[in-house]
Amino acid sequence: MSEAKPKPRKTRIQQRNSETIIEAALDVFSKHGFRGATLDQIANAAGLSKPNLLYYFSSKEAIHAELLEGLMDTWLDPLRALDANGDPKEQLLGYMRRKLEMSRDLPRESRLFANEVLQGAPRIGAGLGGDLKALVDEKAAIIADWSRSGRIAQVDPYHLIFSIWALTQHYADFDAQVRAVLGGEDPFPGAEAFLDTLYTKLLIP
Amino acid sequence: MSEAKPKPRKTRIQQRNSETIIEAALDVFSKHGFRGATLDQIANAAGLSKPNLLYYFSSKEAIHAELLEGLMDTWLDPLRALDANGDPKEQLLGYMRRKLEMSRDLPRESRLFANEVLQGAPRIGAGLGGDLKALVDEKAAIIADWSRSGRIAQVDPYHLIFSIWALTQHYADFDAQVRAVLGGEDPFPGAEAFLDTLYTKLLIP
DNA sequence: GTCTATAGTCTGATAGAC
DNA sequence: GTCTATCAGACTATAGAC
Repeated sequence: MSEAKPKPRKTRIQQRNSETIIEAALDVFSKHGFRGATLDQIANAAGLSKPNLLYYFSSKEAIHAELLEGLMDTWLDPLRALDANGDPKEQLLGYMRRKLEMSRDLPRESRLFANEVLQGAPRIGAGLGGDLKALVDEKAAIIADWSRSGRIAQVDPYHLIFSIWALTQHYADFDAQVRAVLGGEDPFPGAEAFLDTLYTKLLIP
Repeated sequence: MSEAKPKPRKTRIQQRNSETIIEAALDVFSKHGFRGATLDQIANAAGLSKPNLLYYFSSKEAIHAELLEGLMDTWLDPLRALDANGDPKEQLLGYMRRKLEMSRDLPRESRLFANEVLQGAPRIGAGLGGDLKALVDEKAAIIADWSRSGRIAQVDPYHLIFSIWALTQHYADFDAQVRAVLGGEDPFPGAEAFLDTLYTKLLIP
């Protein structure tokens, strides 16, 4: 409505095209990695010309950076939701299940981060040592408390969190391998049952 | 010695240079992925000129292919060693420990495969559906037998194997993230203790 | 066998018409 | 805002001297 906003950053059409580009970039970057992806592929996927892409984003780097930044929050939400006041086993199993759902529903996002971290996190290295470490430290302290008070078994909280990341994201990141071995069968029902058992047994004091 | 071999494929110097190139290529491909790696980087790392590289291998693809093929065996050796006649829990924990050692001692190899699988295994897709699936099927049958006879708990053998892959390779493939969170502390002692506990509890009937 | 020079291609980014 | 045309640099691969 208002015409006098101090920073009218984006018109409706700009907003719409930016989103289309980000969506297309997610497709391409997650499939080929940063270096493997080309602006041509992204432009095609977005239904725009290459120069038009660069009218909305100043460079290939800029698209990738905005994509990663925008997803970081979504990606860490399940861990943020871990509640110190909830039931320990329920909280941890719930966290694992939400992460597994994300692997099933957002595999491109998982592979985008995997590509980035696998190559040494050249573009989000700072974010890992900063926000991510702070969040993990906070939640690890909660888990350590649960262990100390005997509400769950003695476990190293950091490796427990790593294990949840590794086990759930594996089904998105190594999808090609998992499906090759299972011969096309849907891995997720079996995965959830397995992980439920695994963590239930681990956490019993 | 003999001059009359039917296929004297490689002289000593050819052998030596080929190995130097493969070693350099492992370094570069594992760090940047196939597309991200350049022949210049590999040539530099090998201490050879770019055309000289292509005297030994017909193309960038050829270097990558030989590298992957040569490593596939090493990579699957620990699973091959799983012995149907051994003690079930000992066999499975031993397999996990060997895989964790490989993550620690051969992280470049782990990341090379991770890069390949993450992008849909475009160059070894056949190997996954063939040899790998056959090997996993064979070992999964052994594990299923152990479960049936009550020597270990009821577990889905495929997801058990996936979990060992995911948990052990995570420490090599996501090294940047693990170290960022742990603040430089060596992850492996803690990882081994955690994984020992995890699988011990899981496998108790 | 190894090198310098370079051909030929791909790709990120820009110029400029509409 | 969007397009066609195109530049400049990087890259794989080859030619050809030594």
